[in-house]
Amino acid sequence: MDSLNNDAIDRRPLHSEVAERLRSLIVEGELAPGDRLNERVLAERFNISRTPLREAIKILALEGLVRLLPNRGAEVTRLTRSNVEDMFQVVGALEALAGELACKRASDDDIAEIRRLHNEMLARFEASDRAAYFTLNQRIHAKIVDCAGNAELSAIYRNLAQRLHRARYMANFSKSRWSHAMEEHEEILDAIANRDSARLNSILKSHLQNKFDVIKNWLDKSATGPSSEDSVDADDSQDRKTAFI
Amino acid sequence: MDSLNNDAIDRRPLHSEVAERLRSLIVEGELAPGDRLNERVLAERFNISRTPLREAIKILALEGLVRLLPNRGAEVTRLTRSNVEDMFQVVGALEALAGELACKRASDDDIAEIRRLHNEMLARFEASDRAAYFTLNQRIHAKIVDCAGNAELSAIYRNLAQRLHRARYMANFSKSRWSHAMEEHEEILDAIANRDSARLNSILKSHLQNKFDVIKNWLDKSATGPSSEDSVDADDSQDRKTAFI
DNA sequence: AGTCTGTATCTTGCATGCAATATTAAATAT
DNA sequence: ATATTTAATATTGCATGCAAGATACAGACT
Repeated sequence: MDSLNNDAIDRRPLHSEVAERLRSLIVEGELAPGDRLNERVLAERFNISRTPLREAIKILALEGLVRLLPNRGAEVTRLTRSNVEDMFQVVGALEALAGELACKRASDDDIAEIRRLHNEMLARFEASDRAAYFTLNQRIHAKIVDCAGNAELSAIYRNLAQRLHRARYMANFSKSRWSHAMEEHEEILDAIANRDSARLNSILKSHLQNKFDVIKNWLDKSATGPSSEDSVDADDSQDRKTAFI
Repeated sequence: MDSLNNDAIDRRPLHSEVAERLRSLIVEGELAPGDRLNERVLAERFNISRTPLREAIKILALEGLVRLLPNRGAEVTRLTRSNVEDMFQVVGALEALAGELACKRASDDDIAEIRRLHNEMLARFEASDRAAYFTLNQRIHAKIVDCAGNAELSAIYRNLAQRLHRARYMANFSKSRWSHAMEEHEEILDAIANRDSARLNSILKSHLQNKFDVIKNWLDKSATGPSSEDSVDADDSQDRKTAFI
């Protein structure tokens, strides 16, 4: 009956909407790593009660964006060097699988869409619009992963990409690295358009490695001078000694 | 001060405890795929209020064990053929990465531990104790993944393994397949003990493929006669036509 | 001064209550 | 008999309230 009902007013559950708002606050950096999430403050800010807010926080915790502190609420997760490295490793494995599948399964429309995104990104690059470039970059990678036609893969990838996003745009890259990244993207587009999975995977791999190198540099740089604040002893899973952002 | 404090009373938050209880109800099959989660009933069963229960349900939703139905609560996710296939594909990519890293990073103690688990599993195999075999099997695979020393990888793997667990033990395998699986495990142990990552990855890959074949068979078998129950039209992401368990 | 202890305040964790929505059943119409 | 409306019942979504736990601070003590 309603198989194609587009008029539906989507009364999304509140917790899901709140989760999204919180997510962007974190990803865009307004809520910085280490910040505590005060339920009263946030509930007032969003003008909702604490119940849906708490549900949203649980969601973000499982996504890895916040960390639950029993009886003390939650804080935005800090990114550590090893943490980021771990995520990059997993992303690498996932992109490899995605590249393989995408070359087989991508439709011509899919590839046209990637090309469209690519050209738009090129325009942003030429306009030196870092923010817009960034968004398009993410969308291209996500689109390639989606072309693999594996919903699980897409979901996991998206989550990791989001968590890395925070690190990535804090670590500002040089113009020369930027040009190089743009060249890599030319190759990526070319490889997938030709459904050359071997080449796609090889370029995806080095592209990722280069991204990681930039972030690694930045992490190490921000690390010099780590004695900034509280030197509380914390034999936590998230140990302070190597937490940067 | 408390760097090795084992006396700590772990007052885990209720929602987390509830999530765990619910998780095993689902994984062990007491809550079957498609079952609705009635908040009142479950809250009474666990003797808690609905608030922490709802928080737990949100957690399971993100883990992929239940599906949120706006304004209608939640239901245990059904496993579809394509869904299971997707998960297996991702698991394959993750195990490949894990095998690579584990061969490099596993300590001798780690390998001894794997051997211990393996021998215990062999004993269970010889005693035809399917349930115990199953548990040990999972623990071995998890241990190998943990040897990779990548926390993100471990977490993602664990989640997928858990979701597949439901399918795997419903699909009862033949004795001959079982023997073969046991042989494969001999090879896995051997490969990792020799830190032969090429061989480990190759055997892990075919081992996984064989597992999938068994489940695929079973899924297809349970599929013949899909007109079992409600034929409600659902142009949902989780379409009923191919939902088996 | 620095540490310890007790008190006041704030925050979280959970339970309960109420309104909105969905589900079921009954009643009516076709 | 089947389909459609209407009423009753049950269930969810969210807000609020209260008690237990955490934080901050002041005063006592070494």
